Amino acid sequence: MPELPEVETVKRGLDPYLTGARLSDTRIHRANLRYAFPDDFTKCLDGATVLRLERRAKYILAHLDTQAVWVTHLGMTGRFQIDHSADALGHYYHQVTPDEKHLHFQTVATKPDGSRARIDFYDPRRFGFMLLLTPDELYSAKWYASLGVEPLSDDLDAHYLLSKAKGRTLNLKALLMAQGGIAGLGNIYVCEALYRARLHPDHRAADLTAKQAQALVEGIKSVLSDAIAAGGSSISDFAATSGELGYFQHRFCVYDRKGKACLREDGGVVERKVHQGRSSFFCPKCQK
DNA sequence: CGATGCCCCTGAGAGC
DNA sequence: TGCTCTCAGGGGCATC
Repeated sequence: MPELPEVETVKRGLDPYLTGARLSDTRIHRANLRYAFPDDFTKCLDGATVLRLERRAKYILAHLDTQAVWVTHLGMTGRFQIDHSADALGHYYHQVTPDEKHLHFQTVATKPDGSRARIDFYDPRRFGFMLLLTPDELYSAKWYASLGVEPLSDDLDAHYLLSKAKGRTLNLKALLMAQGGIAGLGNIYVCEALYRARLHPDHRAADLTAKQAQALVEGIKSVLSDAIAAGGSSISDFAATSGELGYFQHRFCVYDRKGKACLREDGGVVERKVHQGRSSFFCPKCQK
């Protein structure tokens, strides 16, 4: 679920509770998500203060005052839930009940003014993960160093996109899904950006013209900005840290609209096709 | 090296 | 109602 707009929404939801807060009472309820939790994970978080929260691609980075970075990836179904009720604060140590079998991580964040919040992390499919690295380890890690540009920054422009597309035999769907080119796009927003740019997912990257590249850059930036403004897309289980749902899913033009009329009213009907095992949706009439 | 297919995991929804 | 099948926002790894 979580692509850049959803991760950004989560990061913004965490920010008022985590930035400047001291962590304590950290607990993990199973040894691993996608990967094993780091050794001494809870011990390293407890007592640390969060200096700064940052989103990079689909990762949330919490820079701690202990020369460590707490990295979280939400995978497909990872979800942070903030509980700042007095009741929650009295129950850090409650036994995880069967209906909470996907509650894997908890911590308590205390701000300098004494206000506290418990932060819970749920992840049914367990494709998410948490890491604890020094800044050096993070910045030199291959997976991190190979991330492409942030799509909402000025680093993404038509010139950059053309440089990534030049000579490549893959199609635009695969090009935009690859995190090493543009980081943070996922299945939904790639489909929507291609629609906005009137480009077909099977369009060969190498055939992209300067004009098309410019349209695609604008499509990417606009769809991501619009989605962030809407609080992300809540398809099945995405929710903000407050439990609030995003509403960008109501603005999808093609995603999950197979068989429905193209919103451009050009007589086209949205089709679904599988690329690399993921569904693509597009209007064959206006996307070329 | 580039491109593609498969796999990790659980749950929801469709169809019978 | 209850079973079985398909599919889901991500990304890493094996293979050609």
